[in-house]
Amino acid sequence: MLRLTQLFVRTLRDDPSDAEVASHRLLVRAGYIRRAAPGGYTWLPLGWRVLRKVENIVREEMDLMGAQEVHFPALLPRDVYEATGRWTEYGDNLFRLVDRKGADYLLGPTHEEMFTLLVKDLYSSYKDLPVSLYQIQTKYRDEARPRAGLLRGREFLMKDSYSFDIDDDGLAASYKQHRDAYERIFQRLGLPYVIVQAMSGAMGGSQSEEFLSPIEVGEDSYVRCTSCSYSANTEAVKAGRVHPDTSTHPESSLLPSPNCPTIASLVEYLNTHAPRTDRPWEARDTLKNVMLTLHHPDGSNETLAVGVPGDRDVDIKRIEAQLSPAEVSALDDAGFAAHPQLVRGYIGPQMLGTESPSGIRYLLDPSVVHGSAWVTGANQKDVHVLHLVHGRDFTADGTIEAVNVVAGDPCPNCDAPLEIARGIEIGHVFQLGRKYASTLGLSVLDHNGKQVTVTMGSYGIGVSRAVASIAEVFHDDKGLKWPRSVAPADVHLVSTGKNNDDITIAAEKLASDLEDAGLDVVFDDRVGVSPGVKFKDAELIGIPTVVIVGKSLADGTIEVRDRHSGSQENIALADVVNYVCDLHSQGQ
RNA sequence: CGGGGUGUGGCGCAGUUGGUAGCGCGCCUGGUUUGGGACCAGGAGGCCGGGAGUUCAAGUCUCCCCACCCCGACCA
Repeated sequence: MLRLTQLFVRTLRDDPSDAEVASHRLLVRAGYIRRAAPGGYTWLPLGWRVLRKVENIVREEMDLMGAQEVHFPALLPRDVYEATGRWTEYGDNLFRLVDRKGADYLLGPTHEEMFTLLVKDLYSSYKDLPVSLYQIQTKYRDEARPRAGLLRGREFLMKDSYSFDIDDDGLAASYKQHRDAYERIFQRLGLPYVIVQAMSGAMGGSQSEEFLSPIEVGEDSYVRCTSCSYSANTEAVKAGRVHPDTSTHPESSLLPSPNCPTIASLVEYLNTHAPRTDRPWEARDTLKNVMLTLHHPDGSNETLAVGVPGDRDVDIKRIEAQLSPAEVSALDDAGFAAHPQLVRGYIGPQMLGTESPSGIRYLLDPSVVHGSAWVTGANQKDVHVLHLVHGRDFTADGTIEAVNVVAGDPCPNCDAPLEIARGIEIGHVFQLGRKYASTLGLSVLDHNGKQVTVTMGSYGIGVSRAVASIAEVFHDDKGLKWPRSVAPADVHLVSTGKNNDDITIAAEKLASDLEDAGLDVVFDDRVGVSPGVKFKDAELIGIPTVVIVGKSLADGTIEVRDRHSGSQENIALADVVNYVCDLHSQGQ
């Protein structure tokens, strides 16, 4: 029993000024967490209870699917991460430190290497596989911008698990087991989620899906088909079907176009100086060629041109995912200086491609379909070219999905329009493949006595982030409204009595009766505090059932309120314990 | 890293043309109250984010840092 006269908690009447999103604001205000460091939070007794409940649900389901819990140090030596190149690849996001002997260490941002080496250390036969291991552990990432309280911290609690299989079928099975377990976990947490296709290019794996909780303040955007079941992170959307343009277009021709270095100025100029007969020119009639720099892992740089319709922006993250491990940035002034044949604002495909004079690799977005005609730069200042047809007048070195996805784009499965929504990533399942196993030399003997490289999956759930996500989904203007499975207690019992009157005595007895019936009770036993204050605190703290011993005791009844529905019932004193137990077991 | 905003008791805020810091909530003591964040009286609590400078005098003016929040860049 948590008595409010004893419990280490202080609710705040005002919102903290540094908290913007609801979960952060309410968790601080209701006394669940306190900020202790940039991106780091102290868990107070109420918050710690919720976190442990979430953690235990995750643990139970992982154990049920047959994964085994282990626990690594958070403090890890550099050499392990050196082997996979992540000591440098992780860059500034890695917390690094040096011990007294000058040796480098890091605080683990994730533990693929450690798990891989642990299995390598102990197992060497196909008979040992498959195996799935997991841990629930504090992770450290030196985020450029921690934000929104628990939603993105620099220190956070994560469940990460890894599966080890002998072949692709085994990996697929392990992957499905995890995916199914994740569905059960989020259902038990009461947390709404969608499963979306995620980027898999970055780490060389094949299948990768994210569990997103659809909340407005989330940092990820994803698409959902309005007709079929397709959904994907916007970074990972595949292009819709391509329909080649089979119509005939006029011969291409040059058009003097002074002072038209931007798409908008070009479209305006076209409509005044070379109007179309069928409709006005639009930005989507122009071909925009965007110059990028690829930074290859070996340190070399490559200039790359990407052609997209003029009404679209390029999505560098999406491009990067397809060109991984190279990193992508916009071509800077020095880069342009190295290619004097590029006329900024008037770059056209005739000057691009590995076969062209510039030798610059040129990739087209698939929406620039074969046979389509474009207005684009003529590679000289103040001149554009009309009716330049893909396949007739220019070619490219290949295609790349380069444009940012917008609502209304066609679904890759069924062509129906896509819609865009936002969410927060609460889980990720990922077929890693053999990348880590081969780099770190994890192989086992198969039944023919041959060495085979193990194939791995990696699976994560943000446990502390899940707490914030639940708060984000379940609250109103009065406070939090926890699902029963994770609430810090089952019942919030309010006594409105003064010292040692009938109400106080009845409340004390009811509190211990509820406890005896197996319920977790938060008991507001404060005297000299007005009922209004207690009601406000109960709403703020958000335990699903609030029981009030007060003025209705005169009629022999107790008030029972439901925080979620707002409903209120008066129950005979003798029946209250059973009534509340029923509510609890029904999960209402 | 770029843009914008904010730093003053635990929380929310005010502080004028520079003159040695105030309000509400919370906290302590006593009293009156007790069904929707009560009231009266008396208290405790602050190197005004940090440093340098200007000045007889700096919360206030100047410069430089730092932290936090929001947007972007980046990123599980």
